Amino acid sequence: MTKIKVLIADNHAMVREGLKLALDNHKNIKVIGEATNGKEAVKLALELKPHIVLMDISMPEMNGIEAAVEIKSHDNNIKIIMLTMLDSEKFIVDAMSVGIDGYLFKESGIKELATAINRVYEGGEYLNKEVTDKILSYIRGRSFSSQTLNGNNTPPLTPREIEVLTLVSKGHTSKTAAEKLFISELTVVKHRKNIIKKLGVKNLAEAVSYAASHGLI
Amino acid sequence: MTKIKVLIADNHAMVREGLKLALDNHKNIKVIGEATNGKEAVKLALELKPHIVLMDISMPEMNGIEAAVEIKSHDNNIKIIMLTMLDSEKFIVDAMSVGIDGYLFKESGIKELATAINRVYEGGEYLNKEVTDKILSYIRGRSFSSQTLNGNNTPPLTPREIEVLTLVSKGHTSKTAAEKLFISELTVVKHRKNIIKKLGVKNLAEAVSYAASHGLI
DNA sequence: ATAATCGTACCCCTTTACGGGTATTTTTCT
DNA sequence: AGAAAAATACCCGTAAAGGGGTACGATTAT
Repeated sequence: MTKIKVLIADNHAMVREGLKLALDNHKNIKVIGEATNGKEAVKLALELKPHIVLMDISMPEMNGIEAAVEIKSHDNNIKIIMLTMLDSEKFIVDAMSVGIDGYLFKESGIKELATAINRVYEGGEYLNKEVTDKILSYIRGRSFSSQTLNGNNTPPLTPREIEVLTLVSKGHTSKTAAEKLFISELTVVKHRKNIIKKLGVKNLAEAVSYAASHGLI
Repeated sequence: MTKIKVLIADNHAMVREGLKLALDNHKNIKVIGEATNGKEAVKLALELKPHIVLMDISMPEMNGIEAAVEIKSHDNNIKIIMLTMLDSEKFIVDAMSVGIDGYLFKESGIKELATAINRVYEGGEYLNKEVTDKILSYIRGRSFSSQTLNGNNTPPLTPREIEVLTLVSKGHTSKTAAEKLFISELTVVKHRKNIIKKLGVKNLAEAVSYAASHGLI
């Protein structure tokens, strides 16, 4: 029996070690190498010729997508399964467009990962439900996505706070937002402070970023 | 011999399973429970009375720091080791101020985690300056932000500008962004002005919004 | 080779944001 | 009816953002 040779590329040693331990428990899977960044992943993939590369998207030096493109361009037989956090919607689309074979969230369990490895090894693709949902919601214009897995992921902003944040994201200052809402500038300032506190961010720019990536605005 | 009872709180099943496998390999450590969010972590911690809680910072429902505060307020004998990604610098200070017993980046290996668990169990702290320093220099060394394979619609921003905008979207001020990039604060200010001008927006909050909806960051 | 762009750095000045508060009214949910 | 949450409005202070300039070395493109 030929074991499926797997290369792990992730800059988190803890993740690498945990995955290796877990995967080596499967009799038909063998982890043959570990890379800590994209460049190393490319180098090792071409050297070791794994069947499958488990690739984290965000890595130093060269990100997972770039590394995947590089690997595929040299040896298209090497399959690549992308691993990532839940909130990287933008990357999923990028990844899909460069011919990734599988896409999994780290929120998924190891059992699912093993399934994915086997399916991809046999020539298939593996996109789980959450990934599909993400892609769809992204394409549809990021209205209200990301509420797929564990229910409530976003801190509770009140309707008024969301209204204020939306205005801010459109370039309004507290003063102009206040005029638009027919309330005092000081009230808008108050809302703004509450938003920053609730979201645990440093300023409104970060709040806008957070809100945008969570479909709040 | 009493085993050290450990509760794992992390919303990524993969991480939980990997850690459990790895830690149960250590004869004096036993994982007695797993929580998938902050609220569950509090509940299980008070029920199961673990010696140590391994707590991820970013979790749905209630984040790791809030959960830690809650647990400590009910039972101060329960030790808490915070686990987090490299890019959550902003939480470190918060975590430190609420009496966390240990702080580890997921980039650290499981060996170091075991060391931390043992040290904390024996009543010590694990906040090593060495790691923190190494981490900080690591963080400062990797400001790349991945804007390489962009075949899509014209982002009129230069790579450096995108880098600045990305930092801004993560809550950096001009000063802290400048420190991170090893350039003058005035230069960052200049970049930010150019960004606003180029994108035709009123302020950085709107710029972040624009960038987020156009996949620039 | 020469023009254009980029990244760097600084000057002036005004406006806005931010981080603590406190407090009252209105709405919403038991 | 009473509690809780939300929305309203204000105080203090410091920090940062933003708008307008200029300038110069290093790349990059033509």
